[in-house]
Amino acid sequence: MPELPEVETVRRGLAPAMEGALIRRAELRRPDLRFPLPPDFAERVEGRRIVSLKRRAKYLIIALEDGQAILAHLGMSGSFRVEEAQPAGAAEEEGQTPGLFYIPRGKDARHDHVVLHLERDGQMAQVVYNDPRRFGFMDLAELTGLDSHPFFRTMGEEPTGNGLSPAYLAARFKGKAQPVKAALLDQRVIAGLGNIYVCEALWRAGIQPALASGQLVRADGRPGAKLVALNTAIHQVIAEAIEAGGSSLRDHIRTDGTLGYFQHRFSVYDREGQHCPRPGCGGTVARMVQGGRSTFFCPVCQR
DNA sequence: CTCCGCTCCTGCCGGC
DNA sequence: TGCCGGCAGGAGCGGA
Repeated sequence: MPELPEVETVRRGLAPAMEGALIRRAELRRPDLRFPLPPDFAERVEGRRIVSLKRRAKYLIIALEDGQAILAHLGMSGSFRVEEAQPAGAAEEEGQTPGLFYIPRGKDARHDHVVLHLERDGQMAQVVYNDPRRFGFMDLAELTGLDSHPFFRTMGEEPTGNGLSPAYLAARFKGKAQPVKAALLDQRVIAGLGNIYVCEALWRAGIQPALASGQLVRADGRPGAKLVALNTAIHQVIAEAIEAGGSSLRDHIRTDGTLGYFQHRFSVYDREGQHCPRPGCGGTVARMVQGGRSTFFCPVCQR
């Protein structure tokens, strides 16, 4: 599910429950997710205190006091939820588990793969990782030198920082025949974009997704006007999505009463057949397949 | 090196 | 109602 704004929303939701807490026990209910978990995962985290929660691209980084970090990627269907210990009789009134994300109890419990039992100020809580498709993965690594970890070594610029600029994109796109849609999904170029926000950014910039990315660069190597617009669109759509608390699709629903509202603001994603929302355009949102994945776009104003 | 297609896994939805 | 094919937010891999 999650792209960068969703992972950032998860980070902000988990931080109050996790920062400063002691990991009493780590429960691995299976030895692997997408990849094998470190065999000594539990013994390496048990008894350690969580210092802070960070994020890099779509990775959640749980920093421990001993300099290690739990690295977690949610894949397509991963989610975390917090279950606070309740006084006897106080819980389960609504059949709903207090926590960041609501997953019907019983239905998906078999996909609860990792449980961190936390203690802080004498209060116990569980942080549960659930992932039906098991495309997510976790690892343990030293926080120092994390940039050279295989997950991060080749990673490109964050779409939230100044590193992502028209000049950067021009340098990366120059001479490339790859469609701009595919180039934007490449985490080595921009780290954190996924299918939704790539579609949205291309629509905002008025760029045809199948256009060769090199076509957005001028012969002298400088960014063309469309590439400048694309850079702005990426920054803006990601900032707005983070501000809105990400998008909640399907069963990925937050239980603090708020949904991630950004999906109500999609202009083209999952809107095939609907009117293009650009004023005066009059086009109809279309869907095509690129690299085996859906691209939603307006054939009239994206060219 | 680039680029494409395939693959992992489960759940859901729409069509017949 | 039930079955079946298609599709889903990601990304690593092999091969051309």
